[in-house]
Amino acid sequence: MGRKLTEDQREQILEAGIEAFAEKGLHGAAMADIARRAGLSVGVLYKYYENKEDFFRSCLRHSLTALEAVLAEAAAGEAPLLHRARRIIRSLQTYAGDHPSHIRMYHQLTAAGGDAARQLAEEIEGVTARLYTAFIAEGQARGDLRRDMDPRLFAFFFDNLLMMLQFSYCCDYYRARLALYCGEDREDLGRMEEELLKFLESAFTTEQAQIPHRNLVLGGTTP
Amino acid sequence: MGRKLTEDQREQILEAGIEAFAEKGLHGAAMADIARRAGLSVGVLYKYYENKEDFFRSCLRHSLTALEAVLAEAAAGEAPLLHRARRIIRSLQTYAGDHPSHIRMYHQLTAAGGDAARQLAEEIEGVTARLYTAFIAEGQARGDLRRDMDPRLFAFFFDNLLMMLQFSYCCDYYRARLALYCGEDREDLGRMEEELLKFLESAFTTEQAQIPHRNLVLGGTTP
Amino acid sequence: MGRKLTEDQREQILEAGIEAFAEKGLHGAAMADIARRAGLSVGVLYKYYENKEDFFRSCLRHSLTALEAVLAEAAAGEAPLLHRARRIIRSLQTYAGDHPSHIRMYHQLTAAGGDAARQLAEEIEGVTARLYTAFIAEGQARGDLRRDMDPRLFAFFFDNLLMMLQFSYCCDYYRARLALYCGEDREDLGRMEEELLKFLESAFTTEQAQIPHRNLVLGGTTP
Amino acid sequence: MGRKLTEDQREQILEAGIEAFAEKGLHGAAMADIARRAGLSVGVLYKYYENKEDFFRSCLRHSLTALEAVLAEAAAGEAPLLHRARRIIRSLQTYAGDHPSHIRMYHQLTAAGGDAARQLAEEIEGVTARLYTAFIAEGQARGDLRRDMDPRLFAFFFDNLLMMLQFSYCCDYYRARLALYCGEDREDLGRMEEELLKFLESAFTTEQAQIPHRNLVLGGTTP
DNA sequence: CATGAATGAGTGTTCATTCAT
DNA sequence: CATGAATGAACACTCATTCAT
Repeated sequence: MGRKLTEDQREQILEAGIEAFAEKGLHGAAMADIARRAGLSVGVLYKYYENKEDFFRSCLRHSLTALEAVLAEAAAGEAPLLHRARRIIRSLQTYAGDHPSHIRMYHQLTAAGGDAARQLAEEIEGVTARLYTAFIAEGQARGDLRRDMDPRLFAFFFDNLLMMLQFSYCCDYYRARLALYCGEDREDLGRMEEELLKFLESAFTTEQAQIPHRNLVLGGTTP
Repeated sequence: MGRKLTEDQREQILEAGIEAFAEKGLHGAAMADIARRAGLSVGVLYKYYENKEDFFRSCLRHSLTALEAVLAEAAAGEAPLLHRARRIIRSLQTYAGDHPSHIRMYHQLTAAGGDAARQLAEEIEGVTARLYTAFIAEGQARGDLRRDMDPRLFAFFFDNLLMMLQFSYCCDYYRARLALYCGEDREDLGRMEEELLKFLESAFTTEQAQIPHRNLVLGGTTP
Repeated sequence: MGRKLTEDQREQILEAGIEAFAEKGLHGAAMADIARRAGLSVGVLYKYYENKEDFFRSCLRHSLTALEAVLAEAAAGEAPLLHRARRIIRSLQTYAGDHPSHIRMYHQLTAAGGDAARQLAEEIEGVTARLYTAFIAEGQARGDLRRDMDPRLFAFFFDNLLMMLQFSYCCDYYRARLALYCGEDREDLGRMEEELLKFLESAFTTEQAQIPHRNLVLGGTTP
Repeated sequence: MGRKLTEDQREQILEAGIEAFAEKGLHGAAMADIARRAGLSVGVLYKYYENKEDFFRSCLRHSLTALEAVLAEAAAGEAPLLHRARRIIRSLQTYAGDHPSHIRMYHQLTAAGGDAARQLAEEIEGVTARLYTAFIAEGQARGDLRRDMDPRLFAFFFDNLLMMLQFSYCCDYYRARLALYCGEDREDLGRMEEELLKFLESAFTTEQAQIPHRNLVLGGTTP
C-alpha cells in the first residue's frame, strides 16, 4: 500500500486519483485514465494498490488528512467558540477554493457505501465530532454558551452546517442549489461568513426558556 | 413513459429502481438487477423507459414528488414558523423511517452529475428554496423573526440542517457519522426534534446586536 | 404461409415488409416495425409466417413475381431482339421508378445468403436465364444476331447489364456510383436507354472475325 | 487506428473481419465472432478500432486498396483498350479466385447503407469511373473506338460488367445465378474471358449508324 | 382469434485486472 | 522493475418470438 514510492510520486498519483474520483465518482473513474493523468502506467497503480477500492481508500485518506490538518489548525487555541468558528469557516472557504476536488471526493465517499470506506471516514469524522463536542462542553462550562443544549447534538448541527457549506462551494449539485438561494451573490464569501456566524451565535448563546415571546414563535408544543 | 402499466406495477418497478439506485448509485446499479428485483425482464424496463437515465429520472421524480407532498403538507397552514418547523422535522423523520431508499437515492443524485438529473433536482430544490425563503420573510414582516438576517441565507441554513437530518437517518455513511455524535441515542427521534428546534429557535429569533456578551463569544472581529 | 388472409391484407403485409427490408436489410428490419407499418400486430405476422426468414422469403417471392410479370410482358412477342430489349429497358426503368423498394429488396437478397433465399431466387433467375438464352439462340438461328458467340454467356452479360441498371436507379450505393459517371444527367432515362441499346446492338450483331482493325484495338493476344 | 500491431497481426485481424463481414454483412457479423476468428479477445479490436463501423471501414479500405492496386496495374501501359481490358479481366478473375471474401465484403457494402461506408466506397468507385472514362475518351481520340457513344455511359456499362463478373465468382447468390447460365462450364475462366472480350470489342468499336440491317434488329423506334 | 406485453438471448462496448516483455 | 497490450466479465440496450388475455 504505497511502499517504495518517492513522496512526490505518491502525491502525484493520489492527486490524480482524487481529481478523477471527484469528477466521476468511484464507478465512473477509470484506472487507466488515472494512470494517464499521473503520467504512469496502470501496472504501477496495481503494484502499490491492491485494487480500485483500495486506491480509492488511499486517495480518501490522503485527502481527509489534509482537510483535518486545516481544521485542527483553525480550531486550535484558546479563543472563544465563535471566534474559532469564524476561523474554521474561513479556512474551509479557502480550502474549498484551493482544493475543490478534495471536497468533491469527500462527498463522493458519502455516496460510495462499502464498509472499508465508511470505516476510514469514521476515523476522520470521529476527530471532528470529539473536537466540536469538546468545544461546546467547554464553552458551557465557562458560561459562554447556553446550558440548555445537548452538546453532542449541537456539535452535530454545527458540523452539518460546515459540511454543507463546503459541498455548496465545490459539488456541482450543491453549487446549483446554493444559486437557487443566493443567485448572483453566491460568490460573496464574506457575506456567507457573516450570516452563518450570526446564525450560529444566536443558536449557541441564547437560552430559550427565558424568552417570553416563545409562544408566538413556537406556537406551543404540538400534542 | 409508463403507459399501460397498472399503478401497482409502476410502483413496483420504480420502487425496485429506487432501491437499486439508492444502494449503488446511477452508474453502479445494473438494469438487469433492477428488473430482477422487480420480478420482471429487462425488456419491460426498456418498453416503458427510454434508457437508464430516463428511468433514473422517473425514479427520482416519483420519489421527490412524494417527499414534496409530505413537506408541503407539513409546511402548510397559518401556524408560527417554528411550529411548522416542528411539523416538518417530524414529517421528515417519519418519511425517512418509512422510505429510507428514497432519501438515499436523492443523496446519490447529488453525487451523480449529469445535466438532466441536476436539472430535475433543481426543480425540486427550487420549491423548498422558495418555500423556506418566503416563510422567513413573512415571519420577519410579522415581527416574529429577527430582522437582522438575510432571509435567503437563513433559509439555506435551515434547508441544510433538514437535508443533513434526513441523510443522517438513511445513508450508511451519515448514519455512522451520527452515531459518532449520539452513540446509542441515535434513535431518539424526540430528542433530536427537541434539540434541533432549540437550535433553530434561537438562531431565528435572537438579534445579535443587543447581546452584550458578544465579545466573549465572538472574540471580536478577526484582523 | 399466408392462409386465411384477404388478398388485400396479404398485399399490405408484404408491401410493408418489402419496404422495411429494402430500407434496412434482413437483419436491420424489425418485425415490430413491419407490423406497425402494415397496421397489424406482430402476432398476426407470426400466425401466417413461420419466422422472420420465412417472411423475408415471402416478401421476395411477392416482389419477384411482379417483376417477372413485367419482364415477361416486355419480352413477349415476335419483334426483333433489340426491339424487345428496348421494351425491357423501358419497362424496367418504369418499374424501378414506381417500385424502387422491390428492386432494393431484390438487391438485399443477393447479400443475404441463406439456402432458402438463394433457392427461391434461383427459381426466378432461372426464368430470365432461359428467356434471354432462348432469345439469343433464336436470333442467331434467324440470322439477326452474330453466330460467333456463346448464347448463354451473352445472355448472362445482357442480364448483368439490366440488373445493374435497376440497382443503379434504386439502391443508394449504386445511385451514388451512377452519379460518379453521369453527374447531373443521372435522371435522363432516354439517354440511358439510347446508349445502352447502342452498346447492346453492336455487341450482339457485329462479328469480330471480319473486322480488319482488330489488332489496333485488341493488340493481339497477350502472351 | 492500428498502431502498435505488427503488420502480420493487423493483416490477421482485418482478414478475420473481412471474412465475417463478407459472410454476414455489417449488421450480421458479431465483433466477438470476429475476435474469435482472429484468435483474439474483443478488447483488442476496440483498442485499435473506435467501433464496429470504424473497423468495417478499415476492413474495406484494406480490401479495396488491394483491389485498386490490382486494377491499376492491369490497366496501366500504352496497350490498346481491349488489350488492357483483357488484362483487367484476367486480374480480376485471379483476384476473385484468391480473395473471394474481399469481393463478397465489397458486395455487402453495396447493401449496407451508412454514410461513412458509402463515402469511402465512392472514393474507390471514383477512381475506376475516372480511369475507365479516360480510357474510352482516349480511344475515341485515337480513332480506335467508335465516336457515337457517350464515353461516360459506356465506361459505366464496362464497369457494370466487371463488377458483376467478380460477384459472379464470389458471392453465393451470383454464383448460383451464373450456374444457371453456364452450368458445368462456370469454372471455365478462359471461355468467360474470351466471350466477354468479344462482347466488349463489338460494343466498343462498331458504330451503328452505318449498319444497314439495323431495322431488322432494332425493329424501328417504338411509338 | 387478435393483440401486444413480456421474455431473454444476443450485441456492441467498456474497463478492472493481469502478465509477457 | 515498469510497461501497456491483452483479457473477459459485465453492462446497456434491442428484437425475434411467445402466450396470456
